[in-house]
Amino acid sequence: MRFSRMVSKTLRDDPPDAETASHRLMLRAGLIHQVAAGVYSYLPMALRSLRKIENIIREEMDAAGGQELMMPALQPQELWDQTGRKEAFGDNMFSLNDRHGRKMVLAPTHEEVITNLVKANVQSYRDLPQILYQIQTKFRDEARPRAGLVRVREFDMKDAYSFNADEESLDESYQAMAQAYRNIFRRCGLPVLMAEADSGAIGGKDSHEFLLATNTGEDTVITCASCSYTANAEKAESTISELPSEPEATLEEVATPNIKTISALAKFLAVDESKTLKAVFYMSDGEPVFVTIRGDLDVNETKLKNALHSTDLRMADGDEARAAGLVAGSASAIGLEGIKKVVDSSVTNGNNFIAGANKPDTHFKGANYPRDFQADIVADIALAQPGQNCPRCGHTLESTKGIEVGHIFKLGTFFSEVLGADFLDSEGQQHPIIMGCYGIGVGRLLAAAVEQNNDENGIVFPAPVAPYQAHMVALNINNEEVAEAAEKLYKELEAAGIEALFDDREDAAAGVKFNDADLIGLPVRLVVSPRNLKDGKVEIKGRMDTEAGSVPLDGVVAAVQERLAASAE
RNA sequence: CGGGGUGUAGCCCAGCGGUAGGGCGCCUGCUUUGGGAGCAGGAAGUCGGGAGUUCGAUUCUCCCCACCCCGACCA
Repeated sequence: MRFSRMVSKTLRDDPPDAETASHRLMLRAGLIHQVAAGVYSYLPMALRSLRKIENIIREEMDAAGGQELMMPALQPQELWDQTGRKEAFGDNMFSLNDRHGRKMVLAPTHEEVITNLVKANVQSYRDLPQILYQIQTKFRDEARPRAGLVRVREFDMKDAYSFNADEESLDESYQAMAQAYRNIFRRCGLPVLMAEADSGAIGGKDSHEFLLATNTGEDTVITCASCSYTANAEKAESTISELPSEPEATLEEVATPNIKTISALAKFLAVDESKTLKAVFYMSDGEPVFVTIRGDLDVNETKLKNALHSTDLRMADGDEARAAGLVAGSASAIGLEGIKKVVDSSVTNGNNFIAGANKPDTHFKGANYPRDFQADIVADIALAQPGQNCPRCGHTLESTKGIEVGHIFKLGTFFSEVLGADFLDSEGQQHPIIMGCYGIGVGRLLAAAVEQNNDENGIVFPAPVAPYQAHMVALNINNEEVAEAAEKLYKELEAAGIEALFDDREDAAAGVKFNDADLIGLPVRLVVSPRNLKDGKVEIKGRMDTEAGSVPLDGVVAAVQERLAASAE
């Protein structure tokens, strides 16, 4: 490609609204152009990278036994009503009407369609297992798009679905996909964490997220440096400090004037926060729920949601709390009737807690579970925090931010049961097909690759996803000798199958060309200039090299190939 | 959805109750060519939209819209 013919322009100034490196650099290098919040055009260079990533994904999916197909983004809403997921996705789903007034949606994912497709094509255990995938545009009306291609509303996504006759087979498909994912991310230059994840309301047993650790990420991962335990914040477990067991004291009131928070309470009574009980009030599918957790811990709403089998969970507001007769700042489960009570298992660790007395400016001391209050549900609903201990090995946990680039789930039989996708086993028995699903955000993966690979001068593309392999800069191209040598070299590169970007601009100063080369960040830079040409040479420099080397004109192609081969390892 | 912020030329921004400016980019010519060159000339704007106040609004007031950031949300 000739630079002079490229439609995209590089920007001299940093876009002021772009906070993350990938967003800033992709705009500056002319890779993407924003159309609306969370909606972007991919300019030619970005599309080339995207296609490369897609092809890496295809190769690994095919190698793992996947078959590619493509399903429509436009779907009847009816299909989503059958599984109840129109409701579940809520405002995150784009909806529209067709000319007949039929309700349609833009698909955020494709379980409904693929399950029906498989239902029509698979009847026997002999047809299983199947792994089907597509690379399609997905639509999610995100509440807050952010960080360029990291969180968008229209996006290129690879989604795969497995269909199996039994759990063992599902596990094989799941493991094959997990391995394919590791291969894909490695080939794209991304060191990823594979974290245990919450499988969601519909999911079955296992779920894992693949994340690029970066502090601009929006997900939180809990890791253990000692063993391999890695889990996202919604799923992570931890062991908490054991409190010494004391003889149970009597429950008695203590005046706590104007004490509303756990920290104020602990300070006022000169006890550790772990000796207090925190009360948190939620609305779960319209029903009030009273949660008790040890004062030094926080509620993990995902765990709570799972414990309650709730589809819509949120914190209650002040009016709802008052309506349920709760005294904010002094609430506890003691003596509380007519409301569902959830107790975190931390409350069974320790005793003689300080708890609210359900009247203003008053608390109890000597509160004990289950002597003084009971629970409808006792479960681990605590948020794992760095500094707590690993549930596997006891080592101190750490926390890191990350961008989620892939997610795999064992779905189980939810979709096959609702949509009637059954098969007959060898004994003629009918069973719902067991499913898994496996997603990769392709555009987000590109953004993550840029986020991971850049320096102060620009992008440092990993060769397998770079839009071109070589950036050939011709300096003083008005010089006939340079023009001739550069044209010849450009043709040689193309003939050798090396994708080259040829900066043939006549009017751009050397500095401009070098800066653009650094900004775009192709793996190998070649400089054809009068100075080098005098010795019959061309300058060659890897994007991260501090010093440039030089090669004879007739050895350039081989030298580029050598460098690319080396960087591919 | 709550909080904060920003909308002025392709990009980055300044400005102001009297009808809009700088830098970059762009066009023409000359000069220049190893890290964002120089000179001369030039084109380019519904000042986000609407209403109001005013003799006069890009500027003040109100409403709306868009975008960004934080939070909530993110099977």
